[in-house]
Amino acid sequence: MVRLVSVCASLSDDELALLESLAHPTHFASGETLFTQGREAHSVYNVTAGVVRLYKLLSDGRRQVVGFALPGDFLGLAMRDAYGFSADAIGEVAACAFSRGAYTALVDAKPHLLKRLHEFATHELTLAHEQMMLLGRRTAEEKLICFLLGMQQRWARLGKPSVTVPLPMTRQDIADFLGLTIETVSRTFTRLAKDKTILIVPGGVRVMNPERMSAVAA
Amino acid sequence: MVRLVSVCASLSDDELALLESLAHPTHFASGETLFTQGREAHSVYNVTAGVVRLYKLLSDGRRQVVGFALPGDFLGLAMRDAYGFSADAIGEVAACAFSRGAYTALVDAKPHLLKRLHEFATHELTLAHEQMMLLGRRTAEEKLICFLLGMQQRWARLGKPSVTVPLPMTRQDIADFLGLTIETVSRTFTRLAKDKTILIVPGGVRVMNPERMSAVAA
DNA sequence: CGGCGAAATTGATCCAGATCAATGCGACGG
DNA sequence: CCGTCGCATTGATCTGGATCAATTTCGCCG
Repeated sequence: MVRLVSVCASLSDDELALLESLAHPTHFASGETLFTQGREAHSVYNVTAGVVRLYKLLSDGRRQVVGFALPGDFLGLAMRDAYGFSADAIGEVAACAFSRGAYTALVDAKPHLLKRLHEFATHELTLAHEQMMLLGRRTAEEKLICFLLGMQQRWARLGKPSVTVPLPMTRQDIADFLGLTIETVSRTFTRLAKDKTILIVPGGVRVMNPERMSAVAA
Repeated sequence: MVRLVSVCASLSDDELALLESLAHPTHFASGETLFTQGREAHSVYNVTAGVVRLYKLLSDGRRQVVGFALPGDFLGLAMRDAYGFSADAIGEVAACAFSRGAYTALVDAKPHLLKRLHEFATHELTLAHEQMMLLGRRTAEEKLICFLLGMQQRWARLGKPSVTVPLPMTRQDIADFLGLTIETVSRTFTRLAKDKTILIVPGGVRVMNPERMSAVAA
């Protein structure tokens, strides 16, 4: 089984064995829904391969993508009665599912694990605060640049450092993550490409001028 | 000492006693800084009275208020080396401070407390997701209405239910929380008051048409 | 009470990004 | 090879909220 990188790095062997015994390996096809906002929260997921889109909807259809989960990320941690957002697969996704019961029992039995989970949640909260700054106070160009650098860093931390940032999500997904329209995302990418700040390649973007990008993101 | 409402509701008497023995009661004058973004994180705080403004700054001075802490709220939980945002008192504030060392020792010793803290962090994360939806996809009027209803609910949960929502923060604080300018906040309040949706009173706003407001927030 | 500084309101104008409207362009099935 | 369907790009125009610019109101202190 794929190692649960995000939570399990610091666990003992027996704890790891216990965790793996409770995990149900699951697979989702491209576009398939892992869970839906408002539905009863039956499971927690740990993504092992692929990318997941996390989003909230307003009754009139407006959508806010609250994040993209990469391998190692945990989903559905809130664990109230109902999921607070929806999640679906962007491309093929593999994940380990833990039933709510198994999850709560595990957390009660293993303070060590709870501590790691808490650190993970706390890190998510820090990222959420940065996203608030981005959504509330940054321009379209800054939003795109911060997004690209952020994704690049995340892939790098997962052991895939590269100047080419994979973007498996659609322009609409990016727009809904950054609080923009698809047209503004497209135009801003085109402008950055004309600048030679980035190079648009199939399935992603190549970072050409990281200095300028970092300066804008600062 | 004022009871630490948010975290301690479910603790045993001895745990509560231990907690109180480690808490340093502190007082802050209006406008005083509790801690600053980027500085070494020496303490965690539990607000016991007053309101605290939590915010991040960009190098060019743009500001995003990431939250307002009310009595019972915990600050500085992220507890990496450095604080992720700044916090200062809006009016007089009383808080219990826990040194970083005392905090980590306490958390390691009392899984029970850690679980409560984790629930608190998880709830904060849910609120952060809602704020992302608000910042990215809602109009100025919707932002103001959601803000007012949110503050009303928070005061209600603290045992102060009222149709008059206290707003001790400035218009600039509200603008920086909602990703708007001070002028837009002011104009939108005026328009809502003309509608008879709200009544602007000294130090706050009285909710006059909760039905319409809830409908907009939905 | 009167004067001063900070906050808030109000008005006029501007503009970044939204909206409306065509194309462009792969990928995929027949 | 060609049609078609779902993105993505590009262009023209519009507009909600920003910006610029005065007042006005409100503590608060002497």
